Amino acid sequence: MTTDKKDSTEQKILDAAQKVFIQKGMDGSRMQEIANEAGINKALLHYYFRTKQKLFEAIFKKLIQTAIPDIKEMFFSELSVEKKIAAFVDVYTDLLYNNPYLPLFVLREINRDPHSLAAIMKNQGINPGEVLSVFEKEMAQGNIRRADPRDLLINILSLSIFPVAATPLLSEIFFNGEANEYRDFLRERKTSVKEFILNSITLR
Amino acid sequence: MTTDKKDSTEQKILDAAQKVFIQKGMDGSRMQEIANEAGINKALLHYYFRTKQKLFEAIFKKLIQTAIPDIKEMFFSELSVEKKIAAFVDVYTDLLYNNPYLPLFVLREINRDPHSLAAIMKNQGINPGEVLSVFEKEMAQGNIRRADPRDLLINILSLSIFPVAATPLLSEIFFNGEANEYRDFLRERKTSVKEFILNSITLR
DNA sequence: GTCTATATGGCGATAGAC
DNA sequence: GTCTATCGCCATATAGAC
Repeated sequence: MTTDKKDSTEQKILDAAQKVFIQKGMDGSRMQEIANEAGINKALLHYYFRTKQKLFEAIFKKLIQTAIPDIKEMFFSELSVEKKIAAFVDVYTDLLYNNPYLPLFVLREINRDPHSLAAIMKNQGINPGEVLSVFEKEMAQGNIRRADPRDLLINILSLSIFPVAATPLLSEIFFNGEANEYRDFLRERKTSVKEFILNSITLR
Repeated sequence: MTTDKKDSTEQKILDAAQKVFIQKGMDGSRMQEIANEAGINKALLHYYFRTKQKLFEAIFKKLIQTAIPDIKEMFFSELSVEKKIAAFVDVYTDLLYNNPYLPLFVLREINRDPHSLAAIMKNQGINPGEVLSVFEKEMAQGNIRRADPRDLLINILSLSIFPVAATPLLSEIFFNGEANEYRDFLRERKTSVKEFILNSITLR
């Protein structure tokens, strides 16, 4: 490679914008702060991305993709449903361990502008129907406890995502604000969450 | 009563500010919009609350109190631990059914200004220790499955709060953006959540 | 207490030199 | 492509009449 994309100005802007937007959101972020973070000046931001809105959308789309792990291989594998769920919790826990700001960022911005969501989500091919039908089949076969499959999926997502989204709150409550201790706690929680789910759906 | 507090200017401001802040957050809200919502002008906002920051803090403190149901009577009752948990899920589900914006508002603003949290929380006397020790005792007595009591509490909170906080996302995914249908779904979910938790913690 | 008018500063965006 | 300088607007906040 003759040009090192990692060090290109455009890439520096994207990195800086992601860092600022993910923490402070669209409304709370300033172009000046992004420019400082990137080590350039404001004018250059507009030269590359024209408006704050367009810069934000570039970051948002990228992060939405990050936030959706590839569940297809998991749910269309030959694994038992218990193993599929366990694998999903593992993947999602690791993903959010490395991107702890992601959940709150996505929730905040989707709430701010719900319309932009629909369009972007269609592009990402989000389709819970396939996962739900796996659950339905397993329930019909008597492999797991019968329930509304949407509830089961929402429960799995809740247990995986909320503890990360609520980090500032929960680390204060349980660890007197020591975010690093809470972070360690979350990683160890992986096993416990899988047990919690499996204990609940396994027939006795 | 000679003065009707409900119709006082101060109360109109507080109502309007809550409506705007809870939806758009501190950063996304405008004093002009709050003034319009209250049917007054901007200057009067500052006459009563001096700064946007102080007005926001008044709302934030009030909403934090709203967000924390009185769990003492529940957890110090003579009910079985299963019934205590079920009662908690009931209370919290109803609370959030009536205040669906609350979870995301609290998470967003605590993330924005984590320092303000600690002080306010101390004032509210939030002390999970008492709930945790109830769980510990029940686990020691073999009434419920042994686990880290913090995990159990976080699981209960996750299952109760996340589905509400993620309403714009989940109503899009499961109900094509029909928020009212999703809202109904959440209410019916109450039973399912209680079953999910109890199935998981009950010994076989 | 409530209003209109205005001060003050900051932010997104652009012009234009290099 | 990158910079400095600046425009134009909008938001918070204040002054001052009533």
